Amino acid sequence: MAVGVPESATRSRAPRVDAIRNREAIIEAAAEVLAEQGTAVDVREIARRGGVGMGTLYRHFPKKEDLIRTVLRKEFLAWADSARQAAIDTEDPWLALTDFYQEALTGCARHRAIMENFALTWSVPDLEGIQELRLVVELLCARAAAAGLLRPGVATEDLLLLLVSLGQAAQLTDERHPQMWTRLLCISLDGLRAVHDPLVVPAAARRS
Amino acid sequence: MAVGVPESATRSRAPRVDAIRNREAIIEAAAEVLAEQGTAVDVREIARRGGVGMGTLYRHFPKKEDLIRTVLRKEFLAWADSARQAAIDTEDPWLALTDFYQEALTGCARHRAIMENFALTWSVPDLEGIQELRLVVELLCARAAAAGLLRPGVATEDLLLLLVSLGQAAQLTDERHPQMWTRLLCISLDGLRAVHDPLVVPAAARRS
Amino acid sequence: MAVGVPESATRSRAPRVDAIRNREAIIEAAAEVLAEQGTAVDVREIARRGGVGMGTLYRHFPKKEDLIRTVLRKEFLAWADSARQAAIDTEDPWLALTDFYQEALTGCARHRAIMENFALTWSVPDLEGIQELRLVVELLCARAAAAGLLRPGVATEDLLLLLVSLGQAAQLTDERHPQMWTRLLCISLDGLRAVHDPLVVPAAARRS
Amino acid sequence: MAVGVPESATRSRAPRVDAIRNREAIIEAAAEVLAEQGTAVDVREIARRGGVGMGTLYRHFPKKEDLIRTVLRKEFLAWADSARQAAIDTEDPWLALTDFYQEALTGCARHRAIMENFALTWSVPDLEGIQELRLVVELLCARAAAAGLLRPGVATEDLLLLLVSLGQAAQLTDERHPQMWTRLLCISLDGLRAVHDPLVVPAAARRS
DNA sequence: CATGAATGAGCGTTCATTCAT
DNA sequence: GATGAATGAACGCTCATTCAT
Repeated sequence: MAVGVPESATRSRAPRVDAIRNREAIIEAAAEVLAEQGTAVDVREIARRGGVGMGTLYRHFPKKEDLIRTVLRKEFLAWADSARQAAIDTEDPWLALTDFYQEALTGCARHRAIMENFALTWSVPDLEGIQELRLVVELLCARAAAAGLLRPGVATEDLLLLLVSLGQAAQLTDERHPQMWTRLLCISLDGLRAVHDPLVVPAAARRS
Repeated sequence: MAVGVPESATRSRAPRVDAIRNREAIIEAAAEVLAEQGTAVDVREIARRGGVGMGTLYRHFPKKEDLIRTVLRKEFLAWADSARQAAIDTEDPWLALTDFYQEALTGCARHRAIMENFALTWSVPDLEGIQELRLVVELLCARAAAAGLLRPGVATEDLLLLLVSLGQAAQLTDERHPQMWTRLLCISLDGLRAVHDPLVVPAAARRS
Repeated sequence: MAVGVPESATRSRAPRVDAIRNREAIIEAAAEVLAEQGTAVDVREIARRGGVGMGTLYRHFPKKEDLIRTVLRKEFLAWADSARQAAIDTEDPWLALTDFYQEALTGCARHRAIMENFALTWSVPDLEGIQELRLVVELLCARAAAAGLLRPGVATEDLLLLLVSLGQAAQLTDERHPQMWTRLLCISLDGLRAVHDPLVVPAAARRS
Repeated sequence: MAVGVPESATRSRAPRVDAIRNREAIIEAAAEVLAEQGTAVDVREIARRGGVGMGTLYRHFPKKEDLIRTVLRKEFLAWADSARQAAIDTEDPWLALTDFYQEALTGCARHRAIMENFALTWSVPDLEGIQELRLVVELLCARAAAAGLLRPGVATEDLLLLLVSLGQAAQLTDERHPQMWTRLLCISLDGLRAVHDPLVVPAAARRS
């Protein structure tokens, strides 16, 4: 296209540099605001914090929803990655599980939109990131079960729902009483241990 | 329209009859829609279902928030009352506790605004109703502890937060997989039993 | 509903008075602005000219489209009514036809949105008003044909399309050269007279 | 990329080659989309189809309006040229006139922006192309008049306005009922024939 | 005192135009 | 020069709240 510049193999040109900067500024700003206020934020607020105009934001993300999904996908993926790595690095299956919850909930605590989305879609994850996360939980579940540490009958689904559930607690308490959700986590994890009777169908729940 | 109160005898109070009826119609309508749609509901929808005009609604409740608080206060109170009665009627302290959760979560599952608000205010309950509910939980907690059934170190706060936390799970799963939250409840309750080590401060959480 | 006011048969209460005033102010303002600027107007401009807020406008007309249709329907109906009356009042079938065009085009000349809509929907009229208008043209057509004054082969469709076509001319010339479109009308009407050969299928058009 | 112009010999003009190519790509793309969508088209769409960036487009045409005018000027000129040639090639003055309309309207039918602009500016043609076209119509008018075929009193202005007017009809009907506008053309042309009384001033229009 | 119409700030989104690369 | 990313004023529309009747 260019007249004669021998720009060799650089197909996608240069100016992308600041476009990428902006794109990331937007994502970062969005991540912040979404963490603070959830998905109900005003798009203008994101643009403002990102230091860009509305047009720029909408160039990169044609719909508010696109931006949100992009941000959340990224965060879920990062979360899943670090969780997977941590799981691999931790030999003790039980410690791996508890560490996972500890870290995961610490993350949930500070991110409203993450929780909003996780809550809405955990059972039918439409974001790649959430699926990744699910795989990690599956891994942790399998390892703990194989080691005979996990209460029989407990499935990945249970662990995921527990995550969402405790995530709510983490979000509510982290700011003022950060130890509260840790106590709850402790209780739940103990309930997950193999010392208990196999987890049975709901009808028996009343008997505990 | 009027109920039959002799106009002359009550002079300045006569309209109250209607006012009260309206007030209650509003509250009832609000309870319905708040349960269905949460606090994001359009005020018009409430007025419509209550069969009153916007002006009437705003005369009774100058801010949307006021109405919501009034409704929730009432529902929390009713909840607390029935929970207290059930607690009293159940001799076995542990059964009382598990029944409480079972009932409470069933309620949470169907009431969006209750959960929204419970979540937001459980730690600094500004609603009389929540305080009442807290008292019930305190009672259940004390009875179970006195019977040596409750894990040492578990406090009312923990049980309340667990309620909010599982409430989230109940809300998310009740419609499609109603057994899911029951499983989680089962796990958590087992974690609360005295068979476990005393619940310790957060620092030790990592050890589980 | 009211407590005891014996408002007898007045079902719909009083306050409607100014609501109706507003509704009409909006319609009037919209008619003005639509005539001047066509359907591309900013809704805020209509609200401003009508002396009402956005909310009022949207209370009466939930979509911009609704307002436009209401205004146009009303104007087309008024147009059709006066045209029908004029047609009935004029004995000479040919004079009735020419008068109709004269009046109709005078109207078109000043109303951008009317023409926009007429142009878009004349062949599949979705507005009651346009259908009414069509009936009037049908009547005029039939009468002129019955009197042997109308060129054989000319149908209502032709007369309607001619109206849209000349409407465009009227709109373009009325302000600066108001006699221009009248000349065109004269030419077209003469082309419609029975003195000419029957109107034939398009293939012969080239022969004229 | 460069066509082969010796860089040294042309120094400051070399880039022109590309600039001109771009300019023409833009014009061609614009012609396409303007025909399809009219002047309401998004400038991005033009740049995209032309394979150039926005900056390039705006370097050549500082305002959207400038581009539109340039494109339309070109198309009107081409139209005028072919019309003039056809007029010259056709001996029979009346056939020349009818052929002109037939061709012209076929063109109008498919070109939204041409009509939009023609409509807006026919009376004060600010586009050279429209002036050219006017000359052709003048020629056709004069020849037909000289041959005694054209109704006395009909002027170039009338024929031009008729063109715009029927152009509207052509545009509206061409896609679904392509014979409709041809019928109208037939009627109008017959109205233009010398068999009728001289065309008189508007005041007499009512008499038809 | 009830009514429901009126208000207007604010939201998500688009697009002609400008400007850094 | 060419590129296409950036800008921001508008647009259609919503809804908590106020106010005339």
